[in-house]
Amino acid sequence: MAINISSFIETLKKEVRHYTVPVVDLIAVQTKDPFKILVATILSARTKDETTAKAAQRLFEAAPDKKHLAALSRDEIQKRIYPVGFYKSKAVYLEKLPGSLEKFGGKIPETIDELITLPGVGRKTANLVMSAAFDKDAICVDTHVHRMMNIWGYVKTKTPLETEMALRKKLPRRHWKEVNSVLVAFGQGTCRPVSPHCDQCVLQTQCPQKGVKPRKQK
DNA sequence: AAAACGGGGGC
DNA sequence: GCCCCAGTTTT
Repeated sequence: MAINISSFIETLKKEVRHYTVPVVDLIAVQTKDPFKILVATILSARTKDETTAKAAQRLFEAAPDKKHLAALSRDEIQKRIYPVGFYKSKAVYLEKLPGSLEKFGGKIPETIDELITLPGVGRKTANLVMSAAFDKDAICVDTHVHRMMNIWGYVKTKTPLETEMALRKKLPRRHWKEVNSVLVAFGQGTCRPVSPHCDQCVLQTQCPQKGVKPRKQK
């Protein structure tokens, strides 16, 4: 492999301002409220950060906490979160959320296993909430992180879950949280699967794919 | 116009 | 495992 994984992240970290900011950062700088971070992260699935941030803001105007959210109709939630991707499904998730929190005493749980029992929360979302809301050491592996880690040869895995487990062993703990901001942002903004911005990539000369588009041409 | 795509749920 | 969910971006 080209460079070790710590150097890889350190190099990107210096250039992070060039990349789009993940929605958790957008929300987290405005609030440390786990409820809002959780809701925004649920909304962010397969949706652009800017779209997600605006939708979350519209929703929070009417539902800044779980009590107010419980008072909203599914239709009202739908209207406020539109046009995030899969907004109908997400409206149902959010409608169920206050009730789902009851088995945790009405609070947002602080473990992965508990978080993924919530509607609309999978492993990627749970890890991001752990990191952004609770400042826990958690590695968020979205499809970009999964793809890049394999391209660079740091892991040889088939699923994002396997990648997460591999990184837990391989990646020094001090870098875990950085994956969630720096790497995620890099994957979305520069090292994208379609039309990557290789020309403005700080790791261009060391990239295993040099000039080759990361995307497979079937 | 059509395919690809930043997850997750239900089966 | 496979299919569904929607709007945006890319081809």
